[in-house]
Order: sequence, then C-alpha cells, then structure tokens
Amino acid sequence: MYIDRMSTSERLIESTRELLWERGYVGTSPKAILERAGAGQGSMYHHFKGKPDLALAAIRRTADEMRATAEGVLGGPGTPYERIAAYLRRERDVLRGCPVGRLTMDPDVIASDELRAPVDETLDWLRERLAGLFEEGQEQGQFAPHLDGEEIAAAIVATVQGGYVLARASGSPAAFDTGVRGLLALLAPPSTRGD
Amino acid sequence: MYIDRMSTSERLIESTRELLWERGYVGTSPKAILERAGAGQGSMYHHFKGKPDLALAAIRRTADEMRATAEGVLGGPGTPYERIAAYLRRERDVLRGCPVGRLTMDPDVIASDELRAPVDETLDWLRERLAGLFEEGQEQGQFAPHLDGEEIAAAIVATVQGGYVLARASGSPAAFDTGVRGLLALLAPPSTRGD
DNA sequence: GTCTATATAATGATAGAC
DNA sequence: GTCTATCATTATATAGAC
Repeated sequence: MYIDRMSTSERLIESTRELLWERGYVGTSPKAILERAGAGQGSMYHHFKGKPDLALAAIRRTADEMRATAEGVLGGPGTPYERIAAYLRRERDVLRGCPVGRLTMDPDVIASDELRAPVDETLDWLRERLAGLFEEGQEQGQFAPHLDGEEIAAAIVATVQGGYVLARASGSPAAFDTGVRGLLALLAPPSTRGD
Repeated sequence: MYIDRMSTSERLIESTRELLWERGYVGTSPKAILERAGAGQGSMYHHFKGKPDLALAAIRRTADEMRATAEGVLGGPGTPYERIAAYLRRERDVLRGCPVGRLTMDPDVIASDELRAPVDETLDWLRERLAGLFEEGQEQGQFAPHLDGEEIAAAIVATVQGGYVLARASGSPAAFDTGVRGLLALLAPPSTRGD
C-alpha cells in the first residue's frame, strides 16, 4: 500500500518481501527487486551490502509481522480451545503459502545461520505460545491431561505449514481447510462437538 | 548407487533428482546437473527437450518412489492405527525435507500444470490411502466414529509435510518427531496409551 | 550419442559520474 | 543518494563436428 510514497530503502524492502514470498530467495534476483521498487542498482548497493543483506531486512520484517498477526488471534478473547481454533481458521492467502515457512525450503536461506535465524525464532515462538495456551486449556479441563503441550503445539504448527503444501500441490485451498478440520476434530473437547 | 555404471540418460535423471531435492527446481541449473552426471551439454539436449523435460522425468520417478515407500508401510502388517503410526514414525532424512512436498514451494513447478501433476497425484493418493486405512480402523472400533477419514488423512499428511518445515527451520529433526508424537497422541486409541 | 563451440540473456556486484 | 556504465560469471539453449 502506498508503495510509491515510501522512501527508496522502504520500497526495496517491501519489494523484496513480495518477491521472497512469491519466488523464494533463490528465485529472486536483484534485478527483479529493482524493477519492482523502481530503483537503480546504485540505490540498492548504497542502502544494503547486497542481496543477502536486503533479504535479511525483508525476512525480519515479515517474521515480525507474522508473529504480530498470530498474537492478535492467540491473545484474543475466548477459551484456549476457541483461540487455537480461531488461529487455525483465520483467513489466509493459502495458495501463496506461508511467507516465513516457505523459506525453509530455500537452500541458501538454510545454509545461512543469519537468514535462517528469524525463521527459526518465529516458528519457535509460535510453538511455545501455542504450547502455553494448550496447557492453560488443560488446567481448565478443556483438554485431556495426558497430552503434552509441546507435542500438540508442534502438531498444530506442522498442520498449518503442511496444509499450505497440500493446497499448493492441488491448486486449491480446500486441502488446507480439510486438514485443519481434521486436527480440530481431534483436539475438540467433547462439549464442542458439532461446532 | 552405482551412478557411474548407469547410462547417460539415467545419470542425468538421477543427478536431477538429487539436485531437485537439495536445491529445488529454480535453484537447479543445467550446468550443475551436467557436472554431477559427468555429461556434456549435447547429451542432455539429445535425451531431453530441455530443463523442464528432464525435471519432469526426475519428478515422476521421485513421486513413484515415494508412493512405493509409503505403500510398503501402509500396506504392511498390523492394525490400521499401527500402520499409520509406522508410517509417521518411519525413518526419514528429515533435514533434507520431502523430495515431493518441497516442490510445492517452487514457483516454476507450481506455474506448470505438467510439473505439478505428479506432485499433486502423489499427495492425493497418499491422502486417499490414509483415509481408507483410517476408515478401516473406524469399522474395527479403533477410532472414534464421529471423525472424518479424509479430514484426518489430510491432517496426517500435513503434519508430516509441516514437520519437515519445523525441522529445517530449527536445524534439527527433533521438531518433526515432536509433532508426530503430538498427532499420534491425539489419534491413539485409549488402549494404546503408553505405547 | 557425445562432444566442443558459440550465442543471448540474466545474475550479482563494482566504479564512478551527477 | 541515485543513476548509468561496466564486468565476470552463469543460465539456457543451438549448431555442428565426430
């Protein structure tokens, strides 16, 4: 939004964010970034040391945004189950994939500890946040006490990340929703049946 | 194995399979394929129309192999729950990711119906296979009757695919296993507790 | 069937003018 | 700060000798 009113440096970061989401790190060239940002070579190498440096700024911002979005739902109103369900059902651009998770399939991102760090930290934060919320629900008797919060949290995040894979493979968001419904059915307290 | 004893065409396909797994389609250049296969430009363009044609042969073979591996476990001995658990727990090169699923994050693969087809068909087959197996377990009273086989199957496949994402983000296979344990705990018939 | 040349465009970066 | 050269390398493919 209003990308034309941003500073050159901002336009470079925003253009990089879009391209990383669409094409990943390996598939994104400086040239494509510059074209989208409406900037020349000089600007990019003035503000950033190179492609990895610019990508790091873009990834950090995307990761921060994803965390804020998740917290918006997970920290919202409702019981723990309701908030987990709201997180799983929240509207997503499913066919575009997860702008953070998709980076884990990028060989150059995984090869760089610096580029991987924000991805790791974000998914790790998400798992811990969900684990805490699940344990809260357990204390309230909403979930079976024999379940492990960290395990359930990992299963939840994995279902979301894998849901993107299924959706993109089939070319339709349906598979994502189907998997989410399956997980929610397994998680649902008996009292919420037919929810 | 014995890649040096294969025909040139075979070596090209096998080298492409390895590189697609390691670096994806966008990150794999004909040059890298040729170097790994020990072949010249001419050989590749003699046997294949170009990069997409060679990649299609490689993807098809990888997809077939993955299906055979999955069927080996899902069609094996044991109750439906045991076979699903065996599938989820089977040994994997977790940090390398899924050679089929990772292709869904490749923009050029998703943009091509031809390249996407084997990926889609394989994951679709897997979901149907798991759904049938789950329903078999339901008939035997192993799983709750209110659960939907297709939904559970999608959640299972998504957990595996997303498990790779978590593992690669953290640089350790642990997160994959944690998610799988979480899902199995949710699926487990009461009689298998402590399994 | 395989090889080496050759071709055109893109990649990722640097130099230096303005 | 931004721009336009310029550069060495790689990507993807064709041509044609052997």
